[in-house]
Amino acid sequence: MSEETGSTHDYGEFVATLLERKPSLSRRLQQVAQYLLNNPEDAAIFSIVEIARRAGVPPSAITRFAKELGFDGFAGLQALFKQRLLGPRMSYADRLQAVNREVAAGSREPGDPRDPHEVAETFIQAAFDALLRLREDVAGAALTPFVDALQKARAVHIAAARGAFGVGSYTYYGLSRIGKRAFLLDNLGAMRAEQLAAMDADDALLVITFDDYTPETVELARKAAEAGRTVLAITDNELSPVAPLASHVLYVKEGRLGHFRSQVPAMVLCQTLVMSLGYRTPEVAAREPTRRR
Amino acid sequence: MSEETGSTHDYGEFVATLLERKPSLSRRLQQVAQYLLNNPEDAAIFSIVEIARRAGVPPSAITRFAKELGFDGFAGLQALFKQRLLGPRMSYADRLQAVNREVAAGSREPGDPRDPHEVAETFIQAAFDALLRLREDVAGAALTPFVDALQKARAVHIAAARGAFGVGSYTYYGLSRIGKRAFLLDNLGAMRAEQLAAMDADDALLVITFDDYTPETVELARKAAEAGRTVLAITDNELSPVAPLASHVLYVKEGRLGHFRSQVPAMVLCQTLVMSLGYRTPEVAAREPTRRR
DNA sequence: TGAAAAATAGAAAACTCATTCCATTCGGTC
DNA sequence: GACCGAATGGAATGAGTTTTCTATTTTTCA
Repeated sequence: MSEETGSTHDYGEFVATLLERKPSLSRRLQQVAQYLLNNPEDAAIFSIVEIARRAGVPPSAITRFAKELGFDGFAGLQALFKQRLLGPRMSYADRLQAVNREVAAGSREPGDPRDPHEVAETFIQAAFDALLRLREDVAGAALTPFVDALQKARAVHIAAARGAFGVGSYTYYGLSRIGKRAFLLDNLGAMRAEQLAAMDADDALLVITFDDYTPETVELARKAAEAGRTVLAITDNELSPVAPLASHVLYVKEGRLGHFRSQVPAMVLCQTLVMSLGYRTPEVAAREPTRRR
Repeated sequence: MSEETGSTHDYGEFVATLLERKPSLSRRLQQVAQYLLNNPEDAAIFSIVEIARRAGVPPSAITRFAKELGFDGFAGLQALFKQRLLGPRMSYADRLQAVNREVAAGSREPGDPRDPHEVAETFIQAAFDALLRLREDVAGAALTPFVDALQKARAVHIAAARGAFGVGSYTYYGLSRIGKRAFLLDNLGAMRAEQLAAMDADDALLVITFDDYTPETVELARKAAEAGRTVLAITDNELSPVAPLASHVLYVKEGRLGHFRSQVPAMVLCQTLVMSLGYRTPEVAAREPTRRR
C-alpha cells in the first residue's frame, strides 16, 4: 500500500489517461488498451489468461501493460474495472462527476473518510445506487396486485422491527394519512401476540424485514399465515423466510454500506404503495389532509 | 438425488433451485445461499476467500455449498454469477446515462399517472432530485459541530412525530446500534411531558420536524430549551419554529413532488450523523469496518 | 441424558493464476 | 541487407486461491 497505483483510482480517470497515452504505447499494448476499453466487463471478471486469450495477446503483455500505466500489476488494474462494475463506489452520474473531478484535482480535499462530509457523500452515493436498483426491480414487479391486496384489506397491520422499524413507522403514518386504517405492531408491553390476535379476518398483515430477518417479525408473519390471514411482504430476496408466507411479495435489493443498509429504496417503495392506494380512494384524495394547504 | 442437480446453467434457474432446496440445506449453507442472493455482484467478482469473509463463513463452507448444489466446485458456481453480470442487460454505465437523460428531460411517455409503476417512477425521480439538493445543502452545512454535540450528550432523546416519525425511529435504532444511549419521545400514554422531564442535564434533545411543524414536537423543543437543555434540530428552513430554539440546526430543503414530501434526504442525513458518530466510538468503529480497505 | 450422526472450521495439500526473465523476433536506420 | 534497440512470447518461478481432509462441535434421536 505504499506508492502503488501511480496514476489512477477511478475508471473515468483511467480512460482519460489511456486516451492521452495511447500514441506513445507500443503496438501490442495499444491492442490491450483497445480490448480493455471495448470489454470493461470482461476485464473485471476474467483471469488474466482468459482476457489474454480473448484479446489475442499473451498474458505477459497484459502484465506489462499494467506496469506501464503505473499499477503494481494486473490486480491493481483489474480492481479499477471491478469497482466500475460494482457500482456504489463508482461515479454515478455525469452531473456528479464534476464534483469527483474537483476532489481529484484537489480543489476539495479527498479527506478523512471519517469526516462527516465524506460520510455524507458516501451515503448519498449509496442512496443513488440503491435507487437505480430499485428502479429496475420495480419495473418487473407486480405492484398492482400488491396495491389491490392493500385496498381489499379492511385494515392493514404493519410488522417491522429494528432496521425496518423506521420504514414501518413511515408507512403506518402514510396509510393513516390517506385514510386507510392501519396499525403498527410495535410489541408494546410485549403484547405482540395479542396485537396480532386483534387482526380481523378481512385485515392484511404487511411485513417489512430485511437481511437479519428479525425473528419476532418472521414469527408474526408465520402466525398470521397459519391463521389464514392475508400476508403481504416487502423483503430483500427470494430466500427471505417471509417470502413463502406471503400471498404477495415485493423485493427490494438494497445497497449496503458496511453493516449499514440504506433504508432509502424501501422507503421510496412504501411511499409508492401508499400513494398508489391513495389515488384509488377518491374521497380521501379530495379531502384535505390535516394541516396541509 | 441420483440425477445431476447442478445442471442449472442460468441464474434464474439457480434461484429457483435454491428456493426449492433451501429447507433441506444445513444452517451454514443457508447462510451462504442468503449472502449470495443478496450480493450477486460480489459473488461474481471476488475470490472465495473474500466472499467467505464478507458472508462471515469459512471458505470451505462455500465449497461445500457449491458441491451440495451439484457444481464441480466454486468455479462452476461463480461462473453462473459472472454470466449474470455479463448477461444481456445494459451495461451499468448505459443504464445510468439512460436514467440521467430521462430525469434531465423530465419527460417520459405520459402513461396513467395512477399506475403504480408511474407513481414509483415519479417518486424515484423525486428522490434523485432530493438527494442532489441534499448534496448541495450538506456541502455548506456545519455537520461536524452537530456530531460533536451528539457525542457530548450523555444520551440523545429524539422528538419526531407524524411525517418525521419514520426518520426519528430510524435514527433511534441507528444510535442504539452504535452504542449511543437514545430514547424516542413517542408520547406513549400521553406521557410526553414526563418523558421529557426524564432528560438529564447532560442529555441532548434531537428534534426532527418539517413543514407542518407538529405542534407537540415544537412544544417539546421549547420546553427543553427553557429548561436549558441542549437542543439539536433537523428541519427544513430558517423560519422553522424550532430553529431559534436549537444550538445547532441542519436544514434539509424538502424535495417535494406534488404535495408529497420525500423522506429520503432526511433519512440519508440522519444515517450520516449516526455513522459519523459511530466512527468516533472506537469499539464500534472496530466492530463495523467500512468496505474501504 | 447420552450416543450416534451430521455439520463445521481450519490447516495442509493441490492447483490455478500472475509475474519474471530471457531467448527470439520485429521494426527502424544506415 | 545488416545492424541495433525495443518489443515480444513463452517457459520457469512464485504468489495466491481452492479443495480436501480431519479433529471438533453441534444437532438429532433414542
